Amino acid sequence: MSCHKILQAKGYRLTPQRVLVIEALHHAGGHISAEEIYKQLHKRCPYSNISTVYRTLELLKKLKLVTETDFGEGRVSYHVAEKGHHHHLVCRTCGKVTNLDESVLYPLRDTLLRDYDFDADLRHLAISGKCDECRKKGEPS
Amino acid sequence: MSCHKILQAKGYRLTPQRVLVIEALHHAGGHISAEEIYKQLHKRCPYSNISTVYRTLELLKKLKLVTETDFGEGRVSYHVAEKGHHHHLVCRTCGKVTNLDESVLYPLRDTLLRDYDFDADLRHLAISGKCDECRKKGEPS
DNA sequence: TTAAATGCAAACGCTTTGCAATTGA
DNA sequence: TCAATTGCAAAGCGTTTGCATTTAA
Repeated sequence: MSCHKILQAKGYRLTPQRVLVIEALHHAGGHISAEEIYKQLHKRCPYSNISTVYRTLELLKKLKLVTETDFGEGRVSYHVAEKGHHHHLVCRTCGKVTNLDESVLYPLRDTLLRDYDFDADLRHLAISGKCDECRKKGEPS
Repeated sequence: MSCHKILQAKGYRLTPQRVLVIEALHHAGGHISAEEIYKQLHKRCPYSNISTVYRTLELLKKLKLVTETDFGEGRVSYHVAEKGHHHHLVCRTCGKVTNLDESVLYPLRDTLLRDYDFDADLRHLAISGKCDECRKKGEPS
């Protein structure tokens, strides 16, 4: 189901501004900042405002249609949520495996690319450690 | 060699404000924000200013005495630099191993702890991917 | 003595908010 | 029709900067 239809199905209005924000996000094919989305929106909707962009992004985040990632550059990036991609957190104490959303690794991947020119392959990354329950119980690592 | 002596050795002045900022950083035993450092500084130096904190942190960063990490919470955290801790980036194409500074993984570890209550053990993490040289050459992964 | 460092205030860039006007369903 | 949504302007946040004053060496 498309973003548009999900919005409508949930009773949200499909305003031209929202359509254009969603388009910009999909067109980006990756990370895009609110500022960049606004630039594209403004081209076709000159009286629009960046606060609308932020409010739309807020809504899309709430509906899990976009992912927000802070790369630590003083601004946040947005990305259409991808289904199915995830990684694993493996508890060394009890063995429990937790799914880890892909977006959690975006900042790391981006940092490695920017600062180390290293194209990290994080597809099969599993991270070991101690899970929430074992932490509460105070189990030793 | 202590931070104090390094500063002096490099010809920087050891002002009371700087001493207190350095103390706060060491006392924190982990990450601490500029605001928190300022609070501690202000207690003992009421006329001090947060811009001094930022300028001191800037200097300590330049001297590699502290590490700056952006956890993506709208504020940056600082940490006294630790020697020797590092991880590895392994190139899948040529096998080259690059050292990766520990601080690069701080945001990930912190996110996992905050959002997943998972205490990740990243001590032995090696990340595979494609290194800078192979990327330039256009080597296939 | 004097360049370096500080305090202050103002500005910065990104993001959020209150409110009246507009608009999709 | 009318609550949801918008545009606008102003404020919020952490951070940076210019400049006169103070101070460590």
